Amino acid sequence: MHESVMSDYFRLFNEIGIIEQLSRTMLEARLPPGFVAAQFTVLNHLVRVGDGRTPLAIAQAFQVPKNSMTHSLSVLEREGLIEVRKNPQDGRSKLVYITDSGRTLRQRIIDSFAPDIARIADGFPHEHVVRLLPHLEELRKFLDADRDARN
Amino acid sequence: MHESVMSDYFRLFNEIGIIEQLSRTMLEARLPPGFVAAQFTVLNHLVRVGDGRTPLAIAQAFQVPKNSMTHSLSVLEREGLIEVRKNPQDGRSKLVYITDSGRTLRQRIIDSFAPDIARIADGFPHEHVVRLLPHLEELRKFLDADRDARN
DNA sequence: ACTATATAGTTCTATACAGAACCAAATGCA
DNA sequence: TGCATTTGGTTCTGTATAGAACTATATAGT
Repeated sequence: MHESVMSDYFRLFNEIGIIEQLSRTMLEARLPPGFVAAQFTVLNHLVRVGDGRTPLAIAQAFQVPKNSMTHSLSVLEREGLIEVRKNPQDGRSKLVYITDSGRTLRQRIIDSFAPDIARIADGFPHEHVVRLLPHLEELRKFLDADRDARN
Repeated sequence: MHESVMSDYFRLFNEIGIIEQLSRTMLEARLPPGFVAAQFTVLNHLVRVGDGRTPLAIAQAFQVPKNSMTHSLSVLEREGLIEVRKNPQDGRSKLVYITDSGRTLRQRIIDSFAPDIARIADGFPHEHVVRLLPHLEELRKFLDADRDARN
């Protein structure tokens, strides 16, 4: 493996890390005080892919440790944005539902984020995003699979 | 702005967030216990772009808050991996230098990471990386500039 | 059925992270 | 020169995050 090839992969992950940092900061600037990106993304996930999922499934969707997800969910529950019920199919497990107030807040946040997206779309057009997405998805899926293979 | 366009940007940042999470976890598995990705990336940065930089410059390179950088640097200094000297040009400021032991550790980590990269390169070939990098760089630079414009 | 193992989630703990307020040196400007 | 503002960095504080160990339920193998 050539040094320069290695360093391209490092640069790739480095760029991704910086973009993650920047986009997270931008998002958090629009969130209610004390609210953090991870909590919003969970809320968003529940709307996009549907609720009634287990905490573990959600943790896996974002590839975060399950104890981190326990924490995020407990915050969302404390704020009345989700409901956590026991899973009738499995006594070990729970199911997560978004509440009306969670749904409303999510929509409010998305609306308030629109101007930011509009500005980004000016400098980084939608076609670019469309071209980028499949490749990133491919990379993500591969890393996912590779991780599973390792564990 | 159409709902679907918005949601593509959300998906973009979401994919990036997951990849960041996965690559960070993978990297941290190779780091000495207690060592965290942020600390390695600083070490790596000092070698790649050269040391003798100010903490603020480094914070800006990664777009993290300067107090976060203060923390990372203090850990690296405590471990003897960097040296922080006062800047003779500016009494407010400091300059960060990597030590021999920091350089050595960084190389050790990179070497130990090689098999992971090799595996990734199998599933996600180098050409893909080369094609992706300029677009990500463009996005990162735009977000950078936009952020500065906002502040 | 009985034991071993795997799975879902929580708790405990230590560290990272980031906002806010702060201090000190530097710069701008009257 | 003197005062206001800006800049570089740290401190203080509260929250997020994640490893490790734990509990409880479920599943597999015999």
